[in-house]
Amino acid sequence: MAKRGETREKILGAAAQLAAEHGISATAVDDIAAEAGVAKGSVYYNFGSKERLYAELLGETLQRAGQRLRESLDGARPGDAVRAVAEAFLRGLQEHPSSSKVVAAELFRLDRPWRESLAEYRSLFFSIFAEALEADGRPASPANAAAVFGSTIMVGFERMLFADRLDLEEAIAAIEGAD
Amino acid sequence: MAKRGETREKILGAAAQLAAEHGISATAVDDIAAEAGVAKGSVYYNFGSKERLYAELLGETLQRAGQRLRESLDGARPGDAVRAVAEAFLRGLQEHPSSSKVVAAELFRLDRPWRESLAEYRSLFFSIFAEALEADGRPASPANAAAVFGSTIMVGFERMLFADRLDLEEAIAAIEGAD
DNA sequence: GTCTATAGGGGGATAGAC
DNA sequence: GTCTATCCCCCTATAGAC
Repeated sequence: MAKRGETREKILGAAAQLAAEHGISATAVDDIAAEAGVAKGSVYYNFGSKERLYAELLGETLQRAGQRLRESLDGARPGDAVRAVAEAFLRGLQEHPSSSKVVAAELFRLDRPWRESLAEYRSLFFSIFAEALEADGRPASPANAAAVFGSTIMVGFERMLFADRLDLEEAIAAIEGAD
Repeated sequence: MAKRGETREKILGAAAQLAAEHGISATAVDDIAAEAGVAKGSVYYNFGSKERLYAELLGETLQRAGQRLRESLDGARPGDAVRAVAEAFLRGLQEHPSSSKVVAAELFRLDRPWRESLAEYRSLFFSIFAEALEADGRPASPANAAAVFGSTIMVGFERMLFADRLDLEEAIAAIEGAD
């Protein structure tokens, strides 16, 4: 064992899971270490502080999501772009539910260390959705992008939390045709 | 001074404002007392614990919002119901930004003391939006209700945080015609 | 690179005067 | 009903052995 980076992965996974349930502040580094099956010292050796640990978790999650959305947009036919981006987003939530929840809880916080990084990614997501609207020949104002992005997040979270209720097709149809 | 309930109001206001900025866990009772201009003992005399204080703040906020949405729905003409409910929601955010932010940060937490109360109100909001869709003769599935509700929240928060960007009419138009 | 043990500070809660 | 003073636990972070 002790494959390169393996400890870091275990810690990041535990940190995501616990913060998804209890929030970042309410998650203790002791709990993260216990959940990851490592000693607390290892957490500090690998990440320096709790703050940097979560900054890294959020950064990784956001970057992965941004890449995924960008690729789905670039690969989509005009007329199908919003659908493609929304589907990519929903699949991302499904594959990384814990870190997604952590990001969601941070989305509207204004005074955190990772505030700027988060704001950048929010802008990125908005502009990807705006581009998708444009590619589909739909009005692409900031307000419209926010509306579609909001639908996508809310529908995605409903699916995640009450998974039995919404299948993927139904969810995407609701996002696309929110009116 | 010392009008009945005045201290409670000051404490609730301070608790809302601080938690909107830092989150509930990161807000200390000492800070709440200082911000409210009362002693910490008064917080405990009036609310018993930090947990009960925030349970009450959330409960009040949700009840007020529910009432507001319900009234706007009941008073709306068919065909104008979604617009009326969305507008009521946006105005509520504008009038109570702090407590709204606190609620938003809690919306997807699963293990909190006030979890059940929150889930009830979320269902209530969903069903109000579903009714509004129905009144307007639009498809009113749970997914569609979630999508409209999500648009409304996201657009509302964008307005609240970057107020210069979106006027009310533009915001409502985006929510109504999200596609 | 991971562990155990401990330091140090902050925060929730209570006691008791006024 | 509001205040001040204090308790004590828990949590972040560090030191130092292995």
